[in-house]
This record gives sequence, structure tokens and C-alpha cells, in this order.
Amino acid sequence: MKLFDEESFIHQLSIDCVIFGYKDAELKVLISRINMKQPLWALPGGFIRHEEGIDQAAKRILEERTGLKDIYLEQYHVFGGPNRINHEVFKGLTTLRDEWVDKGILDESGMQWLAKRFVSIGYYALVDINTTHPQKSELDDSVDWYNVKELPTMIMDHNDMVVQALETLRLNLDRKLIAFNLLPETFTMKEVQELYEAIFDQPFARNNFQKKILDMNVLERLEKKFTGAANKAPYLYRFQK
Amino acid sequence: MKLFDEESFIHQLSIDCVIFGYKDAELKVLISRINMKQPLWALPGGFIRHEEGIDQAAKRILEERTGLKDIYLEQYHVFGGPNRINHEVFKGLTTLRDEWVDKGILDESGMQWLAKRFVSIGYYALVDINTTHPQKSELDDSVDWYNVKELPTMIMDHNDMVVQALETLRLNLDRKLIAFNLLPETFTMKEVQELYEAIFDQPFARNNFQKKILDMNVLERLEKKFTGAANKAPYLYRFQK
DNA sequence: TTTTATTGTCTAAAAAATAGACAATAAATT
DNA sequence: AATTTATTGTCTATTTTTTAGACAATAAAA
Repeated sequence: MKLFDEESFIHQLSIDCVIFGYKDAELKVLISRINMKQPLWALPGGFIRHEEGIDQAAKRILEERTGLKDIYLEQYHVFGGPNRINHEVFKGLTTLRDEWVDKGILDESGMQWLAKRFVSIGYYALVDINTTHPQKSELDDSVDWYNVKELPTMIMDHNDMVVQALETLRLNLDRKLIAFNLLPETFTMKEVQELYEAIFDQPFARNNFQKKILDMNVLERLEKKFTGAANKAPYLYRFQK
Repeated sequence: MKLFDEESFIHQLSIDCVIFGYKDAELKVLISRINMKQPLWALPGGFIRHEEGIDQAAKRILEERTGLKDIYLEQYHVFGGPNRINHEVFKGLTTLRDEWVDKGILDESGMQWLAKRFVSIGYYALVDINTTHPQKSELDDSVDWYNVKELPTMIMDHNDMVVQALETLRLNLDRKLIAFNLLPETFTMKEVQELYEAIFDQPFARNNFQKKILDMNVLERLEKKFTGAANKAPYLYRFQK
């Protein structure tokens, strides 16, 4: 099967996904290492089919590249500089060309397509790492979580795409109540706070933070959690809305 | 000269501009009536050249379609439904086809291109109507200001594009200090307030509104304005930042 | 039994937003 | 010339929100 079937897709328009995850009090991003002779890191991305809407395309692309299903993605910015060309992948493909052409997954017109200048729509989402198990596709060597503060150098402007997605995330965190997507089914208030501190990369006052979150009126308080620690047991909360 | 030269542009990707203007305490939008047998209303839009960035393209398109120069446009949303096809304009073109093909401004491949499904990047801006004089292009019968509350029915999803642009405008008005673009060089506080009331479609308290605006520290107070009215003369202000 | 660490909540203080009041003023009215 | 009217600019009081400080409750360790 042809991997880059230029007939099926809108040309020169792509989608890239910034998937934030959270674990061990650290904010992470899902990044794939592309299956090439020399390693290339990139956000999970792809192209838009003629018969699908862009939101739908973003969902499909994310699933194809990472196996993640039913993730709510939100578009946040379009990246369209005049020379936005994927030199890195194109260079990698040329070294693989003969092998892949033989296998029938790449042909000349596919190569020409990928060498063009692309405009890319950035989408972002937040997921709970504990319940999310990315599966790499045949395009990639790996799909893994990287600490947002220690990202590898990615192709094109993908590092900048993450920076801008993070800005959008911070702006929308309270308004859209998306933070709770990053937490397990039940959680303590301390866990919520650590999550906020990871996302904003700054500390919050415990007393006022608790009040602010409870005043949102979207959390249900459950029983206390006996942690075995030498202190008062915290309540567990569940997100409801 | 060929009007729709499909070779020069990225296919299936367009830009549409929502230009807000303000006059007589009313918020207006710049809308063109396309030069067709039967009238079609549309936002000023166009396509992206291979060698230009999208922001640059938006500026060029706006100038080509309306004559407006040096307007700061900001992208706000991408519209990419699965069947986003410009039926209206295509239908209009078919009735003009023979005439235009004769003139050499349209050919078969141009028609095929325009019949495709398009993803459109929405841009918006604010301008001072008093110092802005839109000039229609040869594509259009007219380019005119319409009250945002009484817009004509436009092609495709252009009415929805305006709604979403207005939401973005309201969210960003204070943060980006764009309101003052809608006012003449010097203005009174009452004029600023009327502008805000037009944009938000709601009244503000005069005393507190004045305080809020002055606390932004971006206005310079000039001399008083002798209006000839039977009351205290208001100060004039100038935007400086 | 006392100590320690952490949680939940209360209150005080500070800051910001809202509402009410009034003096200043330019022209119209008397 | 004095008074009235309409509008502007600003001040203060009030309310609401945010921030900071304090302390009781609690589970286990000492």
C-alpha cells in the first residue's frame, strides 16, 4: 500500500498535534521518532482527506500516529511561514527512496508532494498519561512522552508549535476545565495543585488554591484517602460536569 | 490576464478577512458584493501564493479586494468543514463562463479549481471608518460597510465567520488595546465608551468606565473640546503606546 | 502521651470592581 | 445677570474578590 498517496489528501496543508500529558508532577508532550536512517523527532501529524473535516482529520491523524482514540482536540494556531518546507524528512526520504519505491509505499509523485511548502494547523489536547498508552505506527520508530522542559530538537517549527500550544493551554485551562482530563478518576486536591504548578511552572498558595478550585463547583468530594502517611488523610475528589 | 490562475496559489486553502469598522456608534463589517449576474455577498477573501507566508497573504488579499493598506490582521480560526464548497460563486461563474473565457480571465482548469472543497483561515482587524476608504476591485460590484446586526446573507459560512470573529474581538479588546484603532486621532471619553458599548452590545457605567480606561495608561489627555453644547466641555484624548 | 507533617477551613487584610454622589462648566433660559 | 439644564470629571463609600495569615483536625511516628 502506498504510504504517501497524494491523491487522497489536500495538498500543502497539514495538521500537527501537541498532546500534553501529566505524570510525576511533570508536564509532558507526546513526540514521535520518525522511522529514518538518522533519528528525526516530530509532533504527530498528517494530512487532510478530501472528504473529511479538519477536526475529524485531526482525530484520525492522532489515532493513526499514536493509537489514541476519542481525544478532544482543539485547534489553536496556523503555522504558515513562506518557506515552511520539511527539509529534514525529505532528506531522510531520499536516502530511503530506492528501498521504499521497491516496496511500493513511495513513488516519485509522492516525493514531489512532500517536498512542497506546507501550511499546518496546530491542534492540542490533554490526556491522563496513566490511562493512555500510545502505540507507534509503522511510520515511526517510537512515540514517547518527553518532559516539556527537555524536548528534543524537532523538525521544522515543531518546537515553536509546542511553545504556542502551552501558552494557549494556560489561557484556557480554567475557562474550559480541561485540567481534570489530566488526572485519574479520583484525585486529591494536592494532585490538582501539583498539576497546575506543572502547567504554569509556578507555585500556588495552598489555601487559596483549594478555595478557587472548589468555587468552580465541578468537583464532587468523596471519602477520605488513607495514605499511610503520618498526617491527616486528604479527601478524594471526582470531576463532574 | 488570468484572474484565477491556479498555478500561482496553494490549492484548497483560502483566507477570509473580517474587517470591523466603527461609525455613528455602530459596529460595521466590510462586505463585498461579488460581480455576478445575481448578487452574492462575501467577506473579502483570496488565496495564498506559493512564495508568501499566510499573514503576508492576508494583507495582500485585503489590499487587493478593498484597497486597505497596512492593516494589522490577526488570524482567529480555521474553517474546514468536510463539504465547505463555494457552490454560490461556482454557480455564478458558470453563467459567466463563456464571456469570461473569451476575455481570457477564466479557463477550464480555473473553474475546476474553484469547484473544490476549501479550508479557510479567518483573519480579523479593526479600522477607523473615517480614515478608511475601501476601493472595490474588478472582482466586485461594491465593497461596503454593513451594520454587524444587519448583515446580508453571505456565501458559504461567511456569516458564521463574522460571529466567531466578533467573539474573538471581544475577548481580545482590552488585552491587545485594539479598540483605539477604531477611533480618530483624538477622541473624547464618551466616544471610547460608545465604541465599547457597540462592540459588546451592552451599556457600561460612565464613572467606572472612565477609570478603567485611564488606568490602562495608554491615553494622553489633550485640551478641552468646545463642542458648542450646553454643558461642560469634555477633554480630548490621544492614544499613545 | 507527645511530636510531626499535612490537610481543611476560617478570618483578617489588601486589592479590585461597583455604585452613589457632587462639583465644574458651557450654553440655554429666564 | 442670575438661574437652569445637561454633561463631564472625580471623589468616596460600598461591595466583591483576591491574597495572606492563622489554627484546629488528624494519622502515624517518636
